[in-house]
Amino acid sequence: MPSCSWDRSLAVTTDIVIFTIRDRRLALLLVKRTEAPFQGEWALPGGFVGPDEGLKACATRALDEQTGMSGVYLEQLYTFGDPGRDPLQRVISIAYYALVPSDRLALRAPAEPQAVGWFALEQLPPLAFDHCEIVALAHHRLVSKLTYSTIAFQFMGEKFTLSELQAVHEIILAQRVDKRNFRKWALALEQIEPTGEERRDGKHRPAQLYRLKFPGRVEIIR
Amino acid sequence: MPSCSWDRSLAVTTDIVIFTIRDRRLALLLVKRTEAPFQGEWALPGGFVGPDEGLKACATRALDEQTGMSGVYLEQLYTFGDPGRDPLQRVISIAYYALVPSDRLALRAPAEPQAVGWFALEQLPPLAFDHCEIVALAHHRLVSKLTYSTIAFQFMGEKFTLSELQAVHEIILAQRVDKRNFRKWALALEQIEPTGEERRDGKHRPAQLYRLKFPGRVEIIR
DNA sequence: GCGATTAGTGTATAAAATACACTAATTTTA
DNA sequence: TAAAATTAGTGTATTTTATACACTAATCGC
Repeated sequence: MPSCSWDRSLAVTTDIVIFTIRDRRLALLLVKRTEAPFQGEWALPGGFVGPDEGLKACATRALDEQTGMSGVYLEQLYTFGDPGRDPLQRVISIAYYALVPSDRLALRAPAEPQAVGWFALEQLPPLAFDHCEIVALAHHRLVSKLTYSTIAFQFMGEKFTLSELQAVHEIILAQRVDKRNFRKWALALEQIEPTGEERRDGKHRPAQLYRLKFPGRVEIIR
Repeated sequence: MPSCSWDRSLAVTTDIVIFTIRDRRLALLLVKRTEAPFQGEWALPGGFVGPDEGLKACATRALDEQTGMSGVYLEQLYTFGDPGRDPLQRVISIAYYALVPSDRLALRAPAEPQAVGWFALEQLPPLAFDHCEIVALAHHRLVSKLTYSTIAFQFMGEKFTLSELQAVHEIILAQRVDKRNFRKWALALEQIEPTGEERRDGKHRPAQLYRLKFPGRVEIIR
């Protein structure tokens, strides 16, 4: 079955589930579609894969063009290609997910002006295409990776406290964790180190700041 | 960047890493290419995704057409799409991996006659395209899943002994495991049950035969 | 200086994983 | 037909890992 049996309407795209922690909730970024199909509805950012463009490069470019973010953690998730997932043409989409530190949520005005916004995962609007399924899979992957990798560290800014790191875990797992056990676990990984500085905010004891020893690196643990 | 910027040479394919246990080794199935590029070289089986064909359906069809096998465990692995991975056209390939029970290795004469054969993973010939990378990733995924799922059960025939199941684990992990601990682990999963029959072979005590309670089902454990 | 608030620390218990050696049943051979 | 050879089958003790749990420390605002 050679490729020439295709008419011109085959397309390959990437879709990106961009997670962050916002207002103590797991949130993701959506864009409002400006074209058919699903015009005016919310969808995952993404774009068509260019003729000489790698898949991850396409996701990186879409991320930059539509949100102004770059240098964030980005990993391939799954490929969706059911015929009929786009009513107008056959689209095969390689889904990625990205994790954005809380200190980099500022959205640059996008190249193609369009509505862009952060939504709490628990309060998403209806999504175009099969994007709801993609989000569900990405969420599942994230929760699962939390328990056997250092992926959550990618949500942290350059400097962070152990309490902040713990809060990120609690938000993603949607359950409280024991403070002493968490700190034991986090420090035993040998992936973070104290900066020597402290963070003071509020009327309480200041907290030691930590940084990643290997920014951008995600270790498989256990 | 709309899809019409593509010329006709975009293609989407699936490639399948078909694992089995053969001669007490982890082995996989390769086909000899009959067309350019890489004509005459060994490659993973696979095929072009049809205009109205789902991705998994494409992999299933390729598996059937090129090897005569059907009904085996099949899971999406990763999508490879570097420009230049095929020298003649832009090809984006969704890789799958399949696990074949040892009692189903008979290869039907393929629809399009071509050389097909099983190769020990440790003694693969040079492979076409980036298939070596695909195999490496599939192998990594398999080893990794072994420790947190019941995936190895998919290598077993309809009836099997605990020693045979243990051997499969030892072959994939490339290390011996303790017999008593392994049996404790395997039985505690509650995924297998005795058939009541015994297997006699050789001059030794016969072994209890077991079967899967839920054939085709892979449980995440731990 | 006292109240409020969050940061920071250790130990005891429970659960899980690991290490380890003999008896049982069968076939072959002497 | 008894002994040798071979693989099947079984339990317990030890180590490691995970969990549960409560108080002191430092700062800010009043």
